[in-house]
Amino acid sequence: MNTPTSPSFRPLYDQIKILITQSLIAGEWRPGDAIPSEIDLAARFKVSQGTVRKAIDELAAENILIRRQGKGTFVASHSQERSSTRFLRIARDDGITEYPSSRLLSVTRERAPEHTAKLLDLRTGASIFCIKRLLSFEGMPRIFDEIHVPASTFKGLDEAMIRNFPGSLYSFFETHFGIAMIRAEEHIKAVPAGPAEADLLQVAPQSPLLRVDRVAFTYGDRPVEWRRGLCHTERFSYVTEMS
Amino acid sequence: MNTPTSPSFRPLYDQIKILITQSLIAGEWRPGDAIPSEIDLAARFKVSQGTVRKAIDELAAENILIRRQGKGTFVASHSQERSSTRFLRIARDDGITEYPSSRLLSVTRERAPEHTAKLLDLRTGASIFCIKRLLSFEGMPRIFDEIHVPASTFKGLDEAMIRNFPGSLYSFFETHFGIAMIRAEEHIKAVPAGPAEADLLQVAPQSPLLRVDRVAFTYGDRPVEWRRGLCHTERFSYVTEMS
DNA sequence: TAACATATAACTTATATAAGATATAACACA
DNA sequence: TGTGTTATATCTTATATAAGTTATATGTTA
Repeated sequence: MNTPTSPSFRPLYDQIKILITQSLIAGEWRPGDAIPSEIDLAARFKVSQGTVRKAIDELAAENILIRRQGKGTFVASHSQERSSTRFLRIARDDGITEYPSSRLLSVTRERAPEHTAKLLDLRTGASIFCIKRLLSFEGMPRIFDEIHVPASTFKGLDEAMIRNFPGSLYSFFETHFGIAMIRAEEHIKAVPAGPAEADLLQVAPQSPLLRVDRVAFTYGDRPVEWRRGLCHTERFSYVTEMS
Repeated sequence: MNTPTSPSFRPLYDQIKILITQSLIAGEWRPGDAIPSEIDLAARFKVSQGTVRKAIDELAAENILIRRQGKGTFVASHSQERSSTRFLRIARDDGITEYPSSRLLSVTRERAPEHTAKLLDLRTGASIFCIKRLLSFEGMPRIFDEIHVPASTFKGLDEAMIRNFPGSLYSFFETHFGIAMIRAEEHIKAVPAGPAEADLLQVAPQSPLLRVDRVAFTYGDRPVEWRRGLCHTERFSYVTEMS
């Protein structure tokens, strides 16, 4: 049991958080959906409304749920206007917000090398998809992305699907595979442009580029994407905030 | 008044947040201090304990206050072990946590150029201090910092004070001037090393460096520091997380 | 009657208070 | 050294009111 003095003690609201997360993992509520009202959830989990509220408050603070007074509580989605740029940290220096255009270069099926497999929690040699693309601002190529995802999680993914999809890649993952990205870790370095990148980003070889390595996670902190972005930061910056 | 229907309505807990922040600005409680208990604050502000708690919860979420069950609620401080590295995002790639050693290069008094003045909310030409230093990991120089602060806020600052201080720079600002950094915004680019930086960081000229521009804020979102860091990211990365 | 505006009701989350039980930490004292 | 006391934050429940949203009913008007 979970008595207050037991070593594995978790407060009730934390257990409710886990139960809600499990429903998200199971796909009971999908991104964009409204979840049941606080009162309904309180009845379902047999706790008070205040305890459900605290659980939802924390999930909302983590940007997993979104509360809307009068309307309900919704599963956060990259398809929504407001959060479609949530994970894009490259911005124009002049402050103007511009959504980049994407040019898909290739989609291939590969075997995960050790490094990639480790990051994605797969066996070495597991099947993965590799997506290459070029993001441009004002028609100027600025970011070259190589994106790796487990084939087992994204069964049936192919180039045409991506090409025909109107929104962002994370929006695509949500609508076609029900996989929502909720968190990401990035490691950034300054590196010299290699010949291929220099060509794609239209810079001189050896020019300084920002190399942004990302691992992205879905519900339950499961890693489902590993990407490397090479950014030409002339008139653009990687913007971040800390507290 | 603050009736619920007035256009300037703010919830009670938000007003309490402001009152607490004002006490922090006034220096009534300094970094590291315990603030009064929830019950005392409730009596002082004539609201319920729950309302005080909600205000403190939010300030704790912003890392301005730190709650410790059984002990009390404390003003966050960069002098504490746990948060001394809170704003240092450069980490070793091998995962080992190492606190860099600092070599102070110079402390000068200057007049703020337009760009700096704007960021620090000063008049152009206002007096500022400029601190230059070199941070090393394992004896290898990795970060060259140029740090600018308003002279009016840091009256009497000089090189010897910094040199004799044992802790981090932000800890120094707190203990000598009562200024606590609570938030920072950073803009990052990849740039080629100039001759001076190349020499200091022991890299070839034109080598790619990470350029990290930061504006740091104290209570009430007042900007009090503008710095530019140039980082040699061989075997080191700038690490960040998003959600 | 049909179209439109308004009022009402029913639902949601948000705010605020109160009260009691529990966990943690510090201290006094035997 | 240990044991109880006290003070703190934490957790849980309960209740009430406010405020935002939507659908429905009720008019009013053309």
